[in-house]
Amino acid sequence: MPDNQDMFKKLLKKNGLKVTTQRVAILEVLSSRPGKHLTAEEIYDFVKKKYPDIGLATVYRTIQVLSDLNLIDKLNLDDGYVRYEIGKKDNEDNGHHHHHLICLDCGSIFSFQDDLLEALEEHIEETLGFKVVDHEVKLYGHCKKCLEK
Amino acid sequence: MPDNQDMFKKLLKKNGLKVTTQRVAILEVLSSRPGKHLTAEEIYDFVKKKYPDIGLATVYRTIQVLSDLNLIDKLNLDDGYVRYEIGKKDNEDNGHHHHHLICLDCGSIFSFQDDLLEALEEHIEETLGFKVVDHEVKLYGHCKKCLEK
DNA sequence: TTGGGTGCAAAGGCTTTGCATGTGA
DNA sequence: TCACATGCAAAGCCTTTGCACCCAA
Repeated sequence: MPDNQDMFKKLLKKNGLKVTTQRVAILEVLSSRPGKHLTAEEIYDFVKKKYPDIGLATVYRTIQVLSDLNLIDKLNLDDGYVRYEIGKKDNEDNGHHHHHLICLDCGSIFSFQDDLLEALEEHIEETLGFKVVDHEVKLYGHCKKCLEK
Repeated sequence: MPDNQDMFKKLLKKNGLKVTTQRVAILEVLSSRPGKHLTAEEIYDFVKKKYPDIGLATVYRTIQVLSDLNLIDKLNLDDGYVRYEIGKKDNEDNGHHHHHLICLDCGSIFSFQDDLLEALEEHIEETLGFKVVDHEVKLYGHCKKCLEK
């Protein structure tokens, strides 16, 4: 999709990064698999199909930079891999991320948005004087499919 | 504290584990520092003061087992270390863990309990058919002390 | 031109594992 | 007795880093 390519190029420039084939390719891979939570290795494999010369180190360096700029979201499931997905709102960062449902049976990951935590965060600020600016919520359980089996 | 020692011995037996000096020592270290979130290396260093012959591998194996049995809680702050703390209710496991406040400035960790998520979990179960059995909540922000500076 | 970006390989650093020995039940 | 637990060292494994080369601006 050339439209996406243009968007990514602008996104990179806007954040003071040089536009390189590798960076655009990585963003394309992530954006073509929304909510897929890919590991660095998986991103590497996908990018290599179109751009065989890319190195794994470049993938690591790129997702590092993109993550620091909040252009992509990090997800750690404690399975030894850090996963990444493209932010729902791309460059627009409200400081709050969406939450994840993780199936303990099949490993599927579902994302959802909920503002229920805002009340909790206000409560914490009032009682403890702790100013919450970001949160990470993971809910573990059994997904519909696995429950039906 | 001999009382704690006895308690830990019973706890280990109850869970089908052999009672060893190393395991009791590790539980003692964790229980004497509640809410401290120690890394394996830190646990190792503390235990070595009283029991110099212990090996780091034993610490790793022990916290693994204790964590699997929900006798201790795992906390991952994405800083390269996995941390452990003794469960507030020891062997009594209701499947839900407490939450953490993490200060982005000084790195302090505060724990708190809140049942606000239950409404959210019910909502998810009704709308998505996903049965939540556990959750992990991390709130990032600025603690009172750092705000005052 | 030139400083940031990339590829490759080596190094890092936390954690796990193999194996012989030790020990709790 | 004997299956489980431990210590030590080596191996694993994901990720980072050094360095020379390359290329977008």
